[in-house]
Amino acid sequence: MGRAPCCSKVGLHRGPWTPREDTLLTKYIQAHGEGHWRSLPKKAGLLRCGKSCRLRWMNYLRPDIKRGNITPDEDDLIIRLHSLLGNRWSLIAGRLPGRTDNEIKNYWNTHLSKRLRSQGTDPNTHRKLSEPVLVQETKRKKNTKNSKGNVKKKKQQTVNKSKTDRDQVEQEIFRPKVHLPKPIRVTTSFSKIRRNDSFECNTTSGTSSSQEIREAGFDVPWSNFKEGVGFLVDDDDDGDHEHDHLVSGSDFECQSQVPTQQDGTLEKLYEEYLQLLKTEDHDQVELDSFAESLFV
DNA sequence: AATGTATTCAACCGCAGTCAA
DNA sequence: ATTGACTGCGGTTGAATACAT
Repeated sequence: MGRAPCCSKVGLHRGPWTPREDTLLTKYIQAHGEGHWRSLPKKAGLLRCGKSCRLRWMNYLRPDIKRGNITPDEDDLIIRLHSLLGNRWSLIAGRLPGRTDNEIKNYWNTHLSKRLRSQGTDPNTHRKLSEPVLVQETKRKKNTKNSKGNVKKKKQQTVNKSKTDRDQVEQEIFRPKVHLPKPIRVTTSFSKIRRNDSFECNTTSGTSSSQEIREAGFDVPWSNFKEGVGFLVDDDDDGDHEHDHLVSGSDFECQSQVPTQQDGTLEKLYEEYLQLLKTEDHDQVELDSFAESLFV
């Protein structure tokens, strides 16, 4: 297993993407779709390795990406999911429409873990620390100016420029915008749930793992496993959530490709999980052990 | 104003799972 | 069963910037 880096990197561009590269990549994917990352750069006229292209697309150029302004609700959800799933960022991202694993990982490392610590919670175990660690979440936060405001402006300008073209093309396609999970590979393996598992519900594709989980019985209900959480639908497609509303996973055509129950055991597990959540002051240990039981 | 330190986050790296030959 | 290619993931890095002194 494992392999050498995906390309020799000889003569390939690295570092920040230019608007021109973004445009090339976006247009190519609009025309030909995602996938075949290894051969994509050559075909798209990019001097990048496939990995870099994929990352750029997944984390930045996809039309359904939301950037910044993580809401308190999202905060809360990230923390809850992290307490259950640990550093399975892609899995967590799968529950936050429009958010990428990279963004959530960064956000966790730079904001949430500090905040939890300052509140006396161990960000790794989500258990109370003996004494709260007095850590300022961020010194710069008190400044109303965006901490990286200037940077962001600069970068945002770049991004927006390239995004404008995309938006014109995509708007028609993605309105009303339903933040479906990112496209992922489908496999037929039923074997086990791995680190990159995702609960996302996808009408056209799914990771092996999300599929596995659906196959394992979490088809629709799991998508709502946090009370009040479902898919965010951005009615006005304005990037914020002023008019967004939550849609129950059952409102979508979330299809398992195989019967969702194998023996009903997992359905019981799910019920058990719901009960744990409903309990006002459920024991974190119970939740932990429950989550662990899903991944063994 | 200059310098040092802290913070943020896009991008990279290496590993691992899956598939197909 | 083996092997190489492809893809996706989490951890890490480093440039850019903000903040503090």
